[in-house]
Amino acid sequence: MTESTRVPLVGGRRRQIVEVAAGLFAERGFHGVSMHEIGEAVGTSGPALYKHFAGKEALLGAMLVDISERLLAEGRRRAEEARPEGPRAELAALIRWHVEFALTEPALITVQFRDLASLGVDDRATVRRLQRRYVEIWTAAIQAATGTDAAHARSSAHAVFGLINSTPHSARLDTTEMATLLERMAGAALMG
Amino acid sequence: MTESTRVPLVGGRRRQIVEVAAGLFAERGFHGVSMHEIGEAVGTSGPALYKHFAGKEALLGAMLVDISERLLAEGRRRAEEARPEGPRAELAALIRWHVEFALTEPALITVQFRDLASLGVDDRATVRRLQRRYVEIWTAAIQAATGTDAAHARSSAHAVFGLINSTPHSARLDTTEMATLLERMAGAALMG
DNA sequence: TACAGGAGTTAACGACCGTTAACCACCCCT
DNA sequence: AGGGGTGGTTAACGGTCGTTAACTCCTGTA
Repeated sequence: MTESTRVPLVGGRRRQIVEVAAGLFAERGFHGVSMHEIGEAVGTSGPALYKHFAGKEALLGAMLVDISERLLAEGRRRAEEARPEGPRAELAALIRWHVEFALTEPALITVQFRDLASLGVDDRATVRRLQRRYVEIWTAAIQAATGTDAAHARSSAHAVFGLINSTPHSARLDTTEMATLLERMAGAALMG
Repeated sequence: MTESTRVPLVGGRRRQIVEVAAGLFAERGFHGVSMHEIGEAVGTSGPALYKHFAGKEALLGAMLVDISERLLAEGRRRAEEARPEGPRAELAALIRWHVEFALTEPALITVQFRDLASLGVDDRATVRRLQRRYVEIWTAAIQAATGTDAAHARSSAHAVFGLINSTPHSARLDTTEMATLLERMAGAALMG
């Protein structure tokens, strides 16, 4: 059909499959999308996906583990980078990072906190562990910046995630305006 | 088996089915729960549900339309009741109502903004319309209380919904403490 | 040039799901 | 006493899904 013989497919087929599947999962949920549809959406068909992933659950697993690792690694990096400027600056850096991520990858954000329950037990444990560590970075930063106890700080962190992650469901402003709005609201919610 | 002949089943079978199904949908998603499982969870089995609902989609439809109507009706009522005390009081009343609802019915909140896409076209249109009206009440209150334009007010409303609706995913404090925390954060996010 | 192996194909399978059919028990009303 | 409506049962159906099998094709390398 297409004469596009051997286009290098930057980042590899695996990555392309994950990205396309993330979009579909975000729209209709893990159980609402079939392997056939995912295959079709990347230009192959159904069973070809098994050359790259052990199964549907493994595909979701690769996707969610990758998100969690990226969130954690970059969150930690930016928090440490801002730490010398004080606790408020550290918290602001975390907020900026999470807003940036949510606006850049709305599909991934959606899938992560919606289809976690569809994961196999091993991947679920891994994702949970990574998420917990990410939350702990936030919790520590909130405690340092506001002086509240750990339990309240942790709940505040979850609430702010909900605020920022609402982006995909929201009739959107322009991206940079949305970023400004979310950063201001998140900051006020935590410090106000 | 049980000798419980003809227990009145307060509120009717329909209501019980909807409540139980909401819990299951919240845990595993609409497509992740079978009619057989829902039937089993209410003490009957699979096909019996068709005596009460036309189908699985109709069950979800009844559930989401009911939530949307309750949110809208009570939200409107409380906003109007608080209006004489000024715009800030009106907004505070809306926040209190939404927090109360989210803490009382976490399963319904979860399903509503996760499985909307699984609805049939008619029910989806109905739910969308009700949600839009609820958002408009918030938007107007935010505009009156803060002076921002409609687009920003609307996005702020969605963000605050995300904040408050994060409750089910959050390692929970005591309910009344959680309510206080969420109300304070929501207020600060909008006014700060 | 031979060939190993990666990446794709179609066909087929067993399981499960939503739904319908056919039947039955009980309660309420006349 | 009779009978219809209501809410339940089990059996069975068509369809779809995830997955496997068996094969072909292309390409990079010895």
